[in-house]
Amino acid sequence: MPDNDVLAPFRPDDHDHDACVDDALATAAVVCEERGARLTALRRRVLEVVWGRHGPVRAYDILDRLGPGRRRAAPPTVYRALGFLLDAGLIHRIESLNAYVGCGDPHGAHGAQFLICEACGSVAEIDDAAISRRLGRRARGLGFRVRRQTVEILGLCAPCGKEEDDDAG
Amino acid sequence: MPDNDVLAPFRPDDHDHDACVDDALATAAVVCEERGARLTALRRRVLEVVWGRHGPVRAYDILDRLGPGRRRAAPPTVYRALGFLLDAGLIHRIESLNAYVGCGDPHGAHGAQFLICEACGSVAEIDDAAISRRLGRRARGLGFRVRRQTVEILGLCAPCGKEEDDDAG
DNA sequence: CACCAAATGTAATGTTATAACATTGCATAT
DNA sequence: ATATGCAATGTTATAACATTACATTTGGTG
Repeated sequence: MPDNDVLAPFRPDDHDHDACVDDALATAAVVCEERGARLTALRRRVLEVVWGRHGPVRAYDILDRLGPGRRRAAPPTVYRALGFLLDAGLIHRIESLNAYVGCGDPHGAHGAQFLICEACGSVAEIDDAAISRRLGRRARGLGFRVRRQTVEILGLCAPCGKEEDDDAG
Repeated sequence: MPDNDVLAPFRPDDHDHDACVDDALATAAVVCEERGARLTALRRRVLEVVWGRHGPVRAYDILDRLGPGRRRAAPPTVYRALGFLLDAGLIHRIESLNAYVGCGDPHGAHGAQFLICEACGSVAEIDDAAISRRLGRRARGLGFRVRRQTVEILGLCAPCGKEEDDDAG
């Protein structure tokens, strides 16, 4: 079972998160350059807020965090930036939470599967080719033409699962 | 590739849909009986409306279709009935559409994968054990404890895919 | 500079979902 | 028959998520 398809692992609480954000912003600049797209200040700021944690961030939380200095923006401001970032493959939308998360590997478009911890809200992103291939094969077998796969697994990450055991035992 | 795990196939436009609804309601009565749960008039009516088509139905559309005779109900009325039906395994929620669809096999709890046609809105439900097993194994390999899998494939069903080809060609 | 297109701002509204509390109706105990 | 308890439903308000439509600003190009 390959492990190199873990595009974004769960992170320990104490990791150097600033480095994660810096990486994400640097990668975003490159990706936009490549695509001939403009990573404006607003878009950059929204991406930065989405990368505020390794977990889903909601649109209205982004709104609240855009400032200070900036007068509170209106919803379309954020939704437009999110749309841009989604198109650019820089973030993903978590459908089961109506929330957004930074993409762990913006280069190389990929299918993705998400593991979402219900306790701590952290998210891991994997790209298991066997899964997406099998899904695609199964769909095509029914004459279906696939445009997008949504695969989201809700449950408990290792530390949170352990805690629950301890509480019970 | 097995085909018997197609819990709810795409249906031709001209099938006897009343029979589908009758089946669903009869099965629901049995399932509730088994669970010692009460299939009240309201819950039955909501289930009937969800089964109005082989495709996702939105909560506020259900609200609109509950009557006539009945004064337009308020949202909690429908959401509570939907909650009951979800718990009983009689319907599924389509996360990527914020909508609900009748379950093709309420007996025997199952993992499910959905194929959703973006053109005609019809939905097929399958339960590919290989897929859910692989997802589960992959998650556990990362120390993750799975509670729920959401697998939704958006695209075009066979007839709609064909139409698009014809339009292009 | 003048122009155009893309990006952003702004106001209003649409859509989905839940919180909080009141009422109804039925089963059972007194 | 009355009271009590409880599940279900009704009612009001509001939270949370998202889009439409139109005005204004900004940045690049002729």
